[in-house]
Amino acid sequence: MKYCSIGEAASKLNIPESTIRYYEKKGLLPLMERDGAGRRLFSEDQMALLETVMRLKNTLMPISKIKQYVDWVIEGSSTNDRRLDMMTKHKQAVLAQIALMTESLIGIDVKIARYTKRKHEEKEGLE
Amino acid sequence: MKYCSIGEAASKLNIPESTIRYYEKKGLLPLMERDGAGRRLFSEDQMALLETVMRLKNTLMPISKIKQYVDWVIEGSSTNDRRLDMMTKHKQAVLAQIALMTESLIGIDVKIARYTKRKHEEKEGLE
DNA sequence: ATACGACTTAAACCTTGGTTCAAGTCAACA
DNA sequence: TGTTGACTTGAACCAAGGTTTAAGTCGTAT
Repeated sequence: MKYCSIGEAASKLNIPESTIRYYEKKGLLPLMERDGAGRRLFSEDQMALLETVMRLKNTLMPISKIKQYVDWVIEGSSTNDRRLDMMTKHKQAVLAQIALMTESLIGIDVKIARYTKRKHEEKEGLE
Repeated sequence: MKYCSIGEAASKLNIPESTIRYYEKKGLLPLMERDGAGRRLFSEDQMALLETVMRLKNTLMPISKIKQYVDWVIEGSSTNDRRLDMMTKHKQAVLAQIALMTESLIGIDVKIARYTKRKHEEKEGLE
């Protein structure tokens, strides 16, 4: 088992160290190990958890909900069904968000087309 | 030309009236017309602008940037190229965001599969 | 020995994106 | 006439998600 420092963890996942400390304070990274000088040691399991946290964050899950998930992970296998339920619902929410963005992009594309046309035709128009 | 009230605008776009007032205060809805009693009147052009604002918001553009866009719309056709540039870059950013979410979803799907398996097999395991 | 870089903490600070509140105006209806 | 309902305002309030700061501790390279 290899351990890494907060600096290594931060640059691997391309996030500020301050964010990792903030996440730990918020309870998203429980049971962190430390070396003799009090520095955080990230085991491979902790790195995997941090990656999971980042995946949830990247899909716009709020911190409070990520914390609920992590709490269930710590609580153990009795929470398996609740985690399954949360992840399933979250997936649906993410798909809905992607659908919303995709549809909104269509309207944006219309503008891009219009602006492009005007650019080449030297036309005018509102918006 | 039909006009609609803030209440009608809000329920058409399914957002709170308070949000529309907030957007106006932030400069996202300039040149708003009013009736004799000071109530906002949304023309079809204003509704179209509000819809554009909502599309940008739905694709996670910050208020400050939406305001820049609206300012350019008001400034007129001399800003056509800047608007084209902004929308083109925004589209790329949105596609990147969708890609990030889609990729993160893969990791989430792995968990869903694992939790589903455990549910039926009564297995144990961390995370 | 000392100075540097990487780390630690708690607390203060910040921006974003609204929501809520209190007090008031107005039109229409009973 | 008075009382709803839909609107107005500015200011206060709020939560989320970090970031920054100040002061300190190590281990190592010079």
